Amino acid sequence: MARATEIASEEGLEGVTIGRLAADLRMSKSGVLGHFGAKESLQLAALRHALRMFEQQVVERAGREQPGLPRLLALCEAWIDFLATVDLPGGCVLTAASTEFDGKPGQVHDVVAEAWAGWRETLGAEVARAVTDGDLPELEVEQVVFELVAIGPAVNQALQLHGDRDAVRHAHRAVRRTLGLSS
Amino acid sequence: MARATEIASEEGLEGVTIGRLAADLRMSKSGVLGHFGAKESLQLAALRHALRMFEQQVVERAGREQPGLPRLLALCEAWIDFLATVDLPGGCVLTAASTEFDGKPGQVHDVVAEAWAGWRETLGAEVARAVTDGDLPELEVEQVVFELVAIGPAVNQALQLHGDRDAVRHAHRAVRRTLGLSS
DNA sequence: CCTACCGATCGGTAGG
DNA sequence: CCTACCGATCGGTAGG
Repeated sequence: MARATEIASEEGLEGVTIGRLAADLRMSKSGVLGHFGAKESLQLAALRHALRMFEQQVVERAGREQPGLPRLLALCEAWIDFLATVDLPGGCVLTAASTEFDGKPGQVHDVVAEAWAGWRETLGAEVARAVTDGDLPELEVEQVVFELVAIGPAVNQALQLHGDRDAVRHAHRAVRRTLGLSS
Repeated sequence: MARATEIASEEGLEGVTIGRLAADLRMSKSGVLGHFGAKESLQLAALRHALRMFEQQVVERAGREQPGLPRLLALCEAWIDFLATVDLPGGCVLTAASTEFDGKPGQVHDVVAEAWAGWRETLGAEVARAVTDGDLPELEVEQVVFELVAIGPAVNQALQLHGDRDAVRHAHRAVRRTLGLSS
């Protein structure tokens, strides 16, 4: 399971093949197939494993903060730290899966799209709450969510493609600039 | 050539296989291989074709504007329009190739990384010029470039994964907000 | 969990 | 540009 998610991180979810995983685990192909039934189920399991890592390290951690601005900042900061320190050799599986599966119909596509839509809703709810609380000025929630969601793929690209560690600092500052807070 | 780039757009550059392209073009596999020599050359050709589309529709178009703020805005706006209207079935090849090849060494990886580094430099030069001209306040160029570069993948994701056309408007407004201009 | 096997497809070569 | 072919790997099945 963990191994399947590692392969997905390095090679993409399409690289999680039955034979490849079997060889890595020193099992037979039918041994692997017996657990998952078909390749798509195997890809879904690897994707859901990556999603659980994200939920635990980002959403649950930030959930300890007060709703509104404190939780919004905690979500964004935990997300950036997750992307920067994720224990996977090829970076965040969800970011890569977005472009890998955006044009491929199926259950994997649907889970990826729902995960990103859920993240947008999570952020949007805290933005709206922060406005209600008076901690953020009146603003268009969808606009702010668009700008916040953009930061993750950007820091992932800078780290994975360019090895640019400065991007982590730029990402944290981008969050505060987007929200109109003093950095 | 154009067909190879279409396949890359829908399935990723790894989906541009010799047999697949041969079938689409009603040629034999060896006919295709005769033109390119090896699969990596074929992928490079498809990638360079996509790069030329980007250069023509974004960089050359914006190059008609005055250096500095006018050209910077034209670059960002042409880029968003390119992502929103690109004549490829699965969206921008360069955005997808970034996550597909960030962990796969080789010539394709290097061309992708150079293309994105070049785009950062192009934007950075115009930001610096706009500051010199007094059209933008003193700011950290790298920070602004990070935030501007983030907008492309974000609008690509919103369009390709969610079919969210509102993202085009959000992206244009994000450019102006990032630069501190009245929207 | 295994061996043995299926048809399809992969990148690529030989020879023309 | 073609046919014919190579070994490797793909997802998956049969049978145990």
